[in-house]
Amino acid sequence: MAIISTKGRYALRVMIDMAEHRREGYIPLKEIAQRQGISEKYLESILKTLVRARLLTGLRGKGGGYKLTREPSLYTVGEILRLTEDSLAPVACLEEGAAVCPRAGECRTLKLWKGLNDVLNGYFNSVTVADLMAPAQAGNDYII
Amino acid sequence: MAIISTKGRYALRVMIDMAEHRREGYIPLKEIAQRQGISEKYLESILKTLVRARLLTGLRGKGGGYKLTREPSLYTVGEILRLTEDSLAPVACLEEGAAVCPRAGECRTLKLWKGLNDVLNGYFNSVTVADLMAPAQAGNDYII
DNA sequence: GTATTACCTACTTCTTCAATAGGTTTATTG
DNA sequence: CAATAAACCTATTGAAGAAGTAGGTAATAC
Repeated sequence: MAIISTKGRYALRVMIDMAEHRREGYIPLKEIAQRQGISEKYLESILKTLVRARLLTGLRGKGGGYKLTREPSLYTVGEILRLTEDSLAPVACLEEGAAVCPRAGECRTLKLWKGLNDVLNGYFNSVTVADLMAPAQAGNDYII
Repeated sequence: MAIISTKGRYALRVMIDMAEHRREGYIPLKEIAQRQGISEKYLESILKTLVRARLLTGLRGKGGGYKLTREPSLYTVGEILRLTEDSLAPVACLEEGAAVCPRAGECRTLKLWKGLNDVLNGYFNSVTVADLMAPAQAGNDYII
Protein backbone atom coordinates (compact mmCIF):
# COMPACT_ATOMS: atom_id res chain seq x y z
CA MET A 1 0.00 0.00 0.00
CA ALA A 2 0.92 3.63 0.27
CA ILE A 3 3.89 4.82 2.29
CA ILE A 4 1.83 6.94 4.63
CA SER A 5 -1.16 5.22 6.24
CA THR A 6 -4.52 6.79 6.89
CA LYS A 7 -3.59 7.16 10.53
CA GLY A 8 -0.69 9.46 9.71
CA ARG A 9 -2.65 11.35 7.09
CA TYR A 10 -5.56 11.86 9.43
CA ALA A 11 -3.29 12.97 12.24
CA LEU A 12 -1.78 15.60 10.03
CA ARG A 13 -5.12 16.82 8.75
CA VAL A 14 -6.43 17.07 12.26
CA MET A 15 -3.43 19.03 13.46
CA ILE A 16 -3.93 21.49 10.61
CA ASP A 17 -7.63 21.72 11.35
CA MET A 18 -6.93 22.45 15.00
CA ALA A 19 -4.35 25.04 14.05
CA GLU A 20 -6.86 26.83 11.87
CA HIS A 21 -9.35 26.84 14.73
CA ARG A 22 -6.91 27.42 17.54
CA ARG A 23 -8.54 30.70 18.63
CA GLU A 24 -11.72 28.89 19.57
CA GLY A 25 -10.39 27.25 22.73
CA TYR A 26 -11.04 23.60 23.36
CA ILE A 27 -12.53 21.83 20.35
CA PRO A 28 -14.56 18.65 20.90
CA LEU A 29 -13.58 15.56 18.98
CA LYS A 30 -17.04 15.35 17.51
CA GLU A 31 -16.60 18.67 15.77
CA ILE A 32 -13.25 17.73 14.25
CA ALA A 33 -14.53 14.36 13.13
CA GLN A 34 -17.45 15.95 11.34
CA ARG A 35 -15.40 18.62 9.65
CA GLN A 36 -12.81 16.14 8.47
CA GLY A 37 -15.17 13.28 7.67
CA ILE A 38 -13.44 10.82 9.98
CA SER A 39 -15.21 8.35 12.27
CA GLU A 40 -15.28 9.57 15.87
CA LYS A 41 -14.05 6.32 17.31
CA TYR A 42 -11.12 6.02 14.95
CA LEU A 43 -10.17 9.64 15.42
CA GLU A 44 -10.21 9.09 19.15
CA SER A 45 -7.43 6.54 18.95
CA ILE A 46 -5.35 8.93 16.87
CA LEU A 47 -5.84 11.84 19.24
CA LYS A 48 -4.88 9.64 22.16
CA THR A 49 -1.44 9.23 20.61
CA LEU A 50 -1.06 12.95 20.09
CA VAL A 51 -2.13 13.75 23.65
CA ARG A 52 0.27 11.20 25.15
CA ALA A 53 3.11 12.87 23.29
CA ARG A 54 1.88 16.28 24.45
CA LEU A 55 1.25 17.70 21.03
CA LEU A 56 -2.29 18.29 22.28
CA THR A 57 -4.02 18.62 25.61
CA GLY A 58 -7.45 17.26 26.30
CA LEU A 59 -10.02 18.60 28.72
CA ARG A 60 -12.89 16.43 29.86
CA GLY A 61 -16.47 17.31 30.58
CA LYS A 62 -18.84 19.82 29.13
CA GLY A 63 -17.04 22.57 27.27
CA GLY A 64 -14.02 20.33 26.96
CA GLY A 65 -12.18 19.08 23.92
CA TYR A 66 -8.68 19.27 22.49
CA LYS A 67 -6.25 22.12 22.03
CA LEU A 68 -2.76 22.61 20.61
CA THR A 69 0.04 23.05 23.11
CA ARG A 70 2.27 25.12 20.80
CA GLU A 71 2.16 27.54 17.94
CA PRO A 72 1.52 25.79 14.60
CA SER A 73 4.96 26.75 13.33
CA LEU A 74 6.52 24.65 16.09
CA TYR A 75 5.14 21.33 14.90
CA THR A 76 7.02 19.66 12.09
CA VAL A 77 5.33 17.17 9.84
CA GLY A 78 8.10 14.73 10.72
CA GLU A 79 7.26 14.84 14.40
CA ILE A 80 3.62 14.09 13.75
CA LEU A 81 4.26 11.26 11.31
CA ARG A 82 6.90 9.60 13.42
CA LEU A 83 4.36 9.40 16.22
CA THR A 84 1.46 8.08 14.23
CA GLU A 85 3.16 5.93 11.64
CA ASP A 86 4.43 2.70 13.05
CA SER A 87 7.54 3.12 10.98
CA LEU A 88 8.94 5.56 8.49
CA ALA A 89 12.09 3.53 8.03
CA PRO A 90 12.89 2.76 4.39
CA VAL A 91 13.71 -0.87 5.06
CA ALA A 92 13.35 -3.37 7.88
CA CYS A 93 17.00 -3.32 8.90
CA LEU A 94 16.87 0.44 9.59
CA GLU A 95 13.86 0.17 11.86
CA GLU A 96 14.20 1.14 15.48
CA GLY A 97 15.38 -1.80 17.52
CA ALA A 98 16.07 -3.94 14.47
CA ALA A 99 18.61 -6.71 14.81
CA VAL A 100 21.97 -5.92 13.26
CA CYS A 101 22.05 -7.42 9.79
CA PRO A 102 24.79 -10.02 9.43
CA ARG A 103 25.24 -8.91 5.83
CA ALA A 104 25.71 -5.25 6.70
CA GLY A 105 29.43 -5.36 5.97
CA GLU A 106 29.05 -6.57 2.43
CA CYS A 107 25.64 -5.01 1.77
CA ARG A 108 25.63 -3.06 -1.49
CA THR A 109 22.36 -1.31 -0.74
CA LEU A 110 22.78 -0.10 2.82
CA LYS A 111 24.08 3.27 1.73
CA LEU A 112 21.16 3.68 -0.62
CA TRP A 113 18.65 3.08 2.16
CA LYS A 114 20.43 5.33 4.61
CA GLY A 115 20.45 8.04 1.99
CA LEU A 116 16.74 7.58 1.49
CA ASN A 117 16.22 7.85 5.20
CA ASP A 118 18.04 11.19 5.21
CA VAL A 119 16.06 12.46 2.27
CA LEU A 120 12.77 11.56 3.92
CA ASN A 121 13.60 13.02 7.28
CA GLY A 122 14.97 16.13 5.68
CA TYR A 123 11.78 16.64 3.78
CA PHE A 124 9.44 15.98 6.67
CA ASN A 125 11.38 18.05 9.14
CA SER A 126 11.44 21.03 6.82
CA VAL A 127 7.68 21.49 6.78
CA THR A 128 5.61 22.70 9.72
CA VAL A 129 1.89 22.70 10.39
CA ALA A 130 1.89 26.47 9.88
CA ASP A 131 3.15 25.93 6.33
CA LEU A 132 0.10 23.81 5.60
CA MET A 133 -2.59 26.09 6.98
CA ALA A 134 -4.86 28.01 4.67
CA PRO A 135 -3.50 31.50 4.12
CA ALA A 136 -5.11 33.96 6.53
CA GLN A 137 -7.69 36.13 4.84
CA ALA A 138 -10.47 38.52 5.78
CA GLY A 139 -13.08 36.69 7.79
CA ASN A 140 -11.07 33.52 7.89
CA ASP A 141 -9.06 34.45 10.94
CA TYR A 142 -8.59 37.39 13.19
CA ILE A 143 -5.73 39.09 14.91
CA ILE A 144 -5.74 39.46 18.65
CA MET B 1 6.13 -1.94 8.20
CA ALA B 2 9.01 -0.55 6.22
CA ILE B 3 8.50 1.53 3.08
CA ILE B 4 10.31 -0.92 0.84
CA SER B 5 9.19 -4.54 1.07
CA THR B 6 11.45 -7.56 0.93
CA LYS B 7 10.35 -8.14 -2.63
CA GLY B 8 11.77 -4.82 -3.78
CA ARG B 9 14.91 -5.19 -1.70
CA TYR B 10 15.55 -8.67 -3.00
CA ALA B 11 14.96 -7.58 -6.59
CA LEU B 12 17.55 -4.86 -6.21
CA ARG B 13 20.08 -7.14 -4.57
CA VAL B 14 19.62 -9.70 -7.30
CA MET B 15 20.06 -7.15 -10.06
CA ILE B 16 23.31 -6.02 -8.46
CA ASP B 17 24.43 -9.61 -8.05
CA MET B 18 23.74 -10.32 -11.69
CA ALA B 19 25.55 -7.17 -12.74
CA GLU B 20 28.62 -8.22 -10.82
CA HIS B 21 28.52 -11.62 -12.52
CA ARG B 22 27.40 -10.45 -15.93
CA ARG B 23 30.52 -11.80 -17.70
CA GLU B 24 29.58 -15.36 -16.80
CA GLY B 25 26.71 -15.71 -19.24
CA TYR B 26 23.41 -17.18 -18.07
CA ILE B 27 23.25 -17.62 -14.33
CA PRO B 28 20.86 -20.20 -12.89
CA LEU B 29 18.38 -19.09 -10.26
CA LYS B 30 19.74 -21.64 -7.85
CA GLU B 31 23.12 -19.95 -7.84
CA ILE B 32 21.70 -16.50 -7.19
CA ALA B 33 19.44 -17.79 -4.45
CA GLN B 34 22.34 -19.43 -2.67
CA ARG B 35 24.62 -16.43 -2.94
CA GLN B 36 21.95 -14.06 -1.71
CA GLY B 37 20.38 -16.35 0.87
CA ILE B 38 16.89 -16.15 -0.61
CA SER B 39 14.50 -19.09 -1.01
CA GLU B 40 14.49 -20.38 -4.60
CA LYS B 41 10.74 -20.40 -4.88
CA TYR B 42 10.31 -16.89 -3.63
CA LEU B 43 13.10 -15.59 -5.79
CA GLU B 44 11.45 -17.23 -8.76
CA SER B 45 8.36 -15.09 -8.41
CA ILE B 46 10.51 -11.97 -8.25
CA LEU B 47 12.53 -12.87 -11.32
CA LYS B 48 9.35 -13.56 -13.24
CA THR B 49 8.41 -9.91 -12.82
CA LEU B 50 11.80 -8.73 -14.00
CA VAL B 51 11.73 -11.00 -17.07
CA ARG B 52 8.23 -9.88 -18.05
CA ALA B 53 9.42 -6.29 -18.03
CA ARG B 54 12.51 -7.27 -20.04
CA LEU B 55 15.05 -6.23 -17.47
CA LEU B 56 16.30 -9.81 -17.69
CA THR B 57 16.06 -12.63 -20.16
CA GLY B 58 15.70 -16.22 -19.13
CA LEU B 59 16.95 -19.29 -20.98
CA ARG B 60 15.56 -22.71 -20.16
CA GLY B 61 17.25 -26.04 -20.05
CA LYS B 62 20.74 -27.13 -19.15
CA GLY B 63 23.19 -24.27 -19.22
CA GLY B 64 20.30 -21.86 -18.94
CA GLY B 65 19.56 -19.22 -16.36
CA TYR B 66 19.09 -15.47 -16.29
CA LYS B 67 21.04 -12.60 -17.82
CA LEU B 68 20.85 -8.80 -17.88
CA THR B 69 19.58 -7.22 -21.08
CA ARG B 70 21.47 -3.93 -20.63
CA GLU B 71 24.58 -2.46 -19.11
CA PRO B 72 24.23 -1.98 -15.33
CA SER B 73 24.41 1.79 -15.70
CA LEU B 74 21.19 1.71 -17.70
CA TYR B 75 19.02 0.37 -14.88
CA THR B 76 17.80 2.91 -12.37
CA VAL B 77 16.79 1.86 -8.90
CA GLY B 78 13.46 3.57 -9.52
CA GLU B 79 12.67 1.36 -12.47
CA ILE B 80 13.33 -1.78 -10.47
CA LEU B 81 11.36 -0.71 -7.43
CA ARG B 82 8.38 0.55 -9.38
CA LEU B 83 8.12 -2.91 -10.90
CA THR B 84 8.46 -4.94 -7.77
CA GLU B 85 6.80 -2.75 -5.19
CA ASP B 86 3.06 -2.72 -5.49
CA SER B 87 3.15 0.99 -4.87
CA LEU B 88 5.68 3.67 -4.14
CA ALA B 89 3.02 6.36 -3.91
CA PRO B 90 3.23 8.43 -0.72
CA VAL B 91 -0.51 8.26 -0.07
CA ALA B 92 -3.51 6.35 -1.38
CA CYS B 93 -4.91 9.24 -3.41
CA LEU B 94 -1.73 9.47 -5.49
CA GLU B 95 -1.72 5.81 -6.39
CA GLU B 96 -2.07 4.80 -9.99
CA GLY B 97 -5.71 4.54 -10.93
CA ALA B 98 -6.90 6.01 -7.65
CA ALA B 99 -10.28 7.69 -7.61
CA VAL B 100 -10.13 11.47 -7.67
CA CYS B 101 -10.44 12.69 -4.10
CA PRO B 102 -13.51 14.88 -3.60
CA ARG B 103 -11.53 16.92 -1.09
CA ALA B 104 -8.67 17.61 -3.48
CA GLY B 105 -9.70 21.23 -4.00
CA GLU B 106 -9.59 22.12 -0.33
CA CYS B 107 -6.93 19.60 0.68
CA ARG B 108 -4.16 21.24 2.70
CA THR B 109 -1.80 18.31 2.38
CA LEU B 110 -1.94 17.43 -1.30
CA LYS B 111 1.03 19.62 -2.15
CA LEU B 112 3.03 18.01 0.63
CA TRP B 113 2.42 14.54 -0.73
CA LYS B 114 3.12 15.52 -4.30
CA GLY B 115 6.35 17.07 -3.16
CA LEU B 116 7.26 13.87 -1.38
CA ASN B 117 6.50 11.94 -4.52
CA ASP B 118 8.93 14.13 -6.45
CA VAL B 119 11.60 13.77 -3.81
CA LEU B 120 11.30 9.99 -3.83
CA ASN B 121 11.30 9.61 -7.59
CA GLY B 122 14.17 12.04 -7.91
CA TYR B 123 16.21 10.03 -5.48
CA PHE B 124 15.43 6.64 -6.95
CA ASN B 125 15.91 7.72 -10.54
CA SER B 126 19.29 9.23 -9.79
CA VAL B 127 20.88 5.95 -8.75
CA THR B 128 21.71 3.11 -11.14
CA VAL B 129 22.67 -0.48 -10.57
CA ALA B 130 26.21 0.37 -11.67
CA ASP B 131 26.43 2.84 -8.78
CA LEU B 132 25.71 0.04 -6.34
CA MET B 133 28.17 -2.54 -7.61
CA ALA B 134 31.32 -3.33 -5.71
CA PRO B 135 34.21 -1.28 -7.09
CA ALA B 136 36.16 -3.28 -9.66
CA GLN B 137 39.46 -4.53 -8.31
CA ALA B 138 42.16 -7.02 -9.21
CA GLY B 139 40.74 -10.52 -9.25
CA ASN B 140 37.22 -9.28 -8.69
CA ASP B 141 36.46 -8.66 -12.31
CA TYR B 142 38.21 -8.72 -15.65
CA ILE B 143 38.26 -6.60 -18.77
CA ILE B 144 37.34 -8.14 -22.09
C1' DG C 1 15.62 -39.81 -23.36
C1' DT C 2 17.27 -37.99 -19.28
C1' DA C 3 18.79 -34.25 -16.59
C1' DT C 4 18.45 -29.47 -15.97
C1' DT C 5 16.55 -25.36 -16.06
C1' DA C 6 12.91 -21.67 -16.58
C1' DC C 7 8.01 -20.96 -16.39
C1' DC C 8 3.20 -21.18 -14.47
C1' DT C 9 -1.06 -21.39 -11.18
C1' DA C 10 -2.70 -21.82 -6.94
C1' DC C 11 -2.52 -21.91 -2.03
C1' DT C 12 -1.32 -20.93 2.94
C1' DT C 13 0.04 -18.46 6.86
C1' DC C 14 0.89 -14.53 9.38
C1' DT C 15 0.80 -9.78 10.27
C1' DT C 16 -0.94 -5.23 10.05
C1' DC C 17 -4.31 -1.69 8.97
C1' DA C 18 -8.58 0.28 9.77
C1' DA C 19 -12.30 0.48 12.26
C1' DT C 20 -15.79 -0.79 15.94
C1' DA C 21 -17.82 -1.81 20.52
C1' DG C 22 -18.74 -0.85 25.03
C1' DG C 23 -17.59 0.82 28.81
C1' DT C 24 -15.34 4.47 32.91
C1' DT C 25 -13.93 8.96 34.58
C1' DT C 26 -14.05 13.97 34.81
C1' DA C 27 -16.18 18.38 34.46
C1' DT C 28 -20.02 21.72 33.69
C1' DT C 29 -24.57 23.40 34.27
C1' DG C 30 -29.26 23.93 35.79
C1' DC D 1 -27.42 16.84 43.33
C1' DA D 2 -28.67 14.97 38.90
C1' DA D 3 -28.19 15.15 34.10
C1' DT D 4 -25.32 15.85 30.36
C1' DA D 5 -21.23 16.31 27.72
C1' DA D 6 -17.04 15.36 26.96
C1' DA D 7 -12.30 12.81 27.18
C1' DC D 8 -10.26 8.46 28.32
C1' DC D 9 -9.51 3.25 28.27
C1' DT D 10 -9.30 -1.92 26.83
C1' DA D 11 -10.47 -5.26 23.81
C1' DT D 12 -12.15 -7.19 19.49
C1' DT D 13 -13.18 -7.71 14.57
C1' DG D 14 -12.78 -7.96 9.49
C1' DA D 15 -10.33 -7.44 5.49
C1' DA D 16 -6.28 -6.96 2.98
C1' DG D 17 -1.57 -7.65 1.90
C1' DA D 18 3.18 -9.53 2.57
C1' DA D 19 5.97 -13.42 2.50
C1' DG D 20 6.66 -17.70 1.40
C1' DT D 21 5.29 -22.68 -0.24
C1' DA D 22 3.70 -26.55 -3.28
C1' DG D 23 3.40 -28.99 -7.26
C1' DG D 24 3.31 -29.19 -11.70
C1' DT D 25 4.55 -28.07 -17.29
C1' DA D 26 7.61 -26.69 -21.14
C1' DA D 27 12.03 -26.04 -23.28
C1' DT D 28 16.94 -27.06 -24.05
C1' DA D 29 21.53 -29.47 -23.87
C1' DC D 30 24.03 -33.63 -23.82
